[in-house]
Amino acid sequence: MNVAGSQAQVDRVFHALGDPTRRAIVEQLSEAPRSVSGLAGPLRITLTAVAQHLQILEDAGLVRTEKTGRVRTCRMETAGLAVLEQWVGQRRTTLERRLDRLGDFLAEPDQ
Amino acid sequence: MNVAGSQAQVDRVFHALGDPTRRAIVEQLSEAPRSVSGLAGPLRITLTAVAQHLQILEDAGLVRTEKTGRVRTCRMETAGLAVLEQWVGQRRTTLERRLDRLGDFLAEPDQ
DNA sequence: CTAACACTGAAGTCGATGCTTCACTAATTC
DNA sequence: GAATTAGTGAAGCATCGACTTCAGTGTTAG
Repeated sequence: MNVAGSQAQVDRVFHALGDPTRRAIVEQLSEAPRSVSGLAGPLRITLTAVAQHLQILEDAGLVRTEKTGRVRTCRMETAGLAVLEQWVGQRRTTLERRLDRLGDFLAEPDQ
Repeated sequence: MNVAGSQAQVDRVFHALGDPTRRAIVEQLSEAPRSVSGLAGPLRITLTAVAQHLQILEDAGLVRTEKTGRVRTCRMETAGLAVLEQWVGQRRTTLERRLDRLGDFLAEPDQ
């Protein structure tokens, strides 16, 4: 995927997880798959609200859903988590590389 | 720290990184420390806006700032990243534990 | 001493967004 | 086949949040 595309993907993942209700949904689904109403119950919000959150989570690659009969089953998807891990990893390595160079500089005997 | 406290910390970190401008600031600072105006330039927003973002990033433990004379120098802070990594790690392990149990179940010779 | 600089604080604007209600469709159950 | 169940779609509302302007404060340079 190109830079712009993965950038947009990072945007979607962070935006999706920026909301505490959506994080709660992800936390639920990492424990077990659930139906839309199964998610709505503990969250104390309407089915409609949950469905709206699910759309955003699905676009971000954090959740996968499948409708069978009248029930939509929602499962965790690892792609979104991978995006998150990669972003954090990049920040960490950039930072460490810089601190290493600083270490080299301070270790210089002269100049 | 208690559960409620770390929960609030997770909230702050995800909220902070949910905004693309704040992620851009973190990306800048992982490369090198910068002043407030040094950050504002490339972002094409006012100093005031940057200062507001910095407050949020600092509360989330993603950035550390220090004012010397009239210049505020902003640096990366790893505590926020650690919170993020821990959250992702927990989701991954919960998920894997579940899939392992499912594997055991499917491997059952009977019942 | 004055001018430019780097930033701060208060206050307001305006679009984004999380949630609701209401009306509806489709699948089950009795 | 009537009633219940599970979810969808459109529309509206109210709050939040990112950004700006403007009016300052303290700091450094000429």
